[in-house]
Amino acid sequence: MNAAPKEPKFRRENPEQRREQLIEATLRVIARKGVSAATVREISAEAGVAFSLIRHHFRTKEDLMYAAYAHHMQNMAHLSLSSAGDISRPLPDRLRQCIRDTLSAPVTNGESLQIWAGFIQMVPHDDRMKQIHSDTYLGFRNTLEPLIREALVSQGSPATPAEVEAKAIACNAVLDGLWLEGSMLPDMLPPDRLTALAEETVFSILGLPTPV
Amino acid sequence: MNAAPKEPKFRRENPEQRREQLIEATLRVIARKGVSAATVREISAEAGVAFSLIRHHFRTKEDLMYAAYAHHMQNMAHLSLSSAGDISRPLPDRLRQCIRDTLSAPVTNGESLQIWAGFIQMVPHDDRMKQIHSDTYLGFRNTLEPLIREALVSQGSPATPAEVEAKAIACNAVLDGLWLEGSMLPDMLPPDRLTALAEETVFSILGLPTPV
DNA sequence: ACATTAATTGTACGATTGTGCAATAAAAGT
DNA sequence: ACTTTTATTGCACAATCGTACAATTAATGT
Repeated sequence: MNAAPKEPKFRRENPEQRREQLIEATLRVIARKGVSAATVREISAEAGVAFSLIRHHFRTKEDLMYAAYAHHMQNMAHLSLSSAGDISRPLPDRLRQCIRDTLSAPVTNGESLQIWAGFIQMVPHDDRMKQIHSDTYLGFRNTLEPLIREALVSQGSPATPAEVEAKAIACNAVLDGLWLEGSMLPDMLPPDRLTALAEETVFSILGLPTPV
Repeated sequence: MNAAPKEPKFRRENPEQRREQLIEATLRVIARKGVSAATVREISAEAGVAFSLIRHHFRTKEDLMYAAYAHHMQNMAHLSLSSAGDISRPLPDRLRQCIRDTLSAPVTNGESLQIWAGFIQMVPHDDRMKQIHSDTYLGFRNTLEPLIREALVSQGSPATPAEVEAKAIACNAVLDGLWLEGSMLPDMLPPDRLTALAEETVFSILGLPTPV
């Protein structure tokens, strides 16, 4: 009778792309409703696929969580420090740019904090989580340290490894703390106040002259 | 025959005490195994009672979580700032004592962080949680601010409300950040390094002379 | 056109969850 | 000694969880 071109009931996706879709759906669900709501059914609904598909692309749900955690952390680190290595700009500019990138959306953001907190509470109870955490944390600090070293050297300050490490930890802590408060209380601490506060404190720690 | 004094099968507890026992059992379970393991059965086992008892003392499991969250936060705030109001001691001493109390166990501590992270991720999705959070946060800062104001005044620095608030936020952020790092990476950042770092940074923010 | 491959769906299953409710028993009043 | 109160237990229940597996079906090669 009719040669209806009957539309396909689903689309076969490239496995890598599908994996990423599922990972991003996971992060959206966690951001919106918390970890406890991130069930395979909720996640697959968010991704628009059958829930049994998850276990075709991930051996277990835990594996999906690992992948989502690593994805989120790498994304945050990249968003924060992408301009750290741009040697065409003067040091204070780069520093300020990193501070601004870190302390404004989407890094400093209630949803990012939710995702982070949800994963962090799993870290101590799971070795794989522990490894992902320490990898991303060290990666972050290893990107930050050259900046710190350059700042100390430019001031003629002592730049022994110990000194650099101490300053890096302090700066990192200030950024972490402001990130925390800015994410939790966006109304009380708008991005430009956060950034100004961070610049002042970080520059003071490093002994750099605070710009007008 | 024998008038055996047959020991009682359970003990009736004062409701208030029982509530507190259940709250503390909840916090122990969360610290040890994470929020997802904090089921009514696990908690009641930790407290040594039948799991159905929980719903006699708390209308829902959520209510127990609210109580546990408030309990934990009030405890942390008290441990951190108990010596803030001791006017018999000079200001720098009080400040240092608060810093030390905040950045050493049991406040700066992997287990406390776990509990905190577990609850924090519930805050945006629950109004009661939101209220508990903002109450404890403001309480913390209201205890800290007089200390900041006193420090500024003692230096002859401007102590306008805006100035005090800005410095309080900055100090608070430094403490939060170091608390975070010290709790997550206790081996990389032992308490005395944390404390030294915090003293240096906080005193620098407040313009106080750093003691030997 | 047909066979092959594997991405996707649909359904079922056992385990675990928070909750509801009747039975029990410890403590206090009389 | 008996009654009353209520803290406590024990059990059942529906809902939801992650997982397992066979049946489909879109895409690819021939």
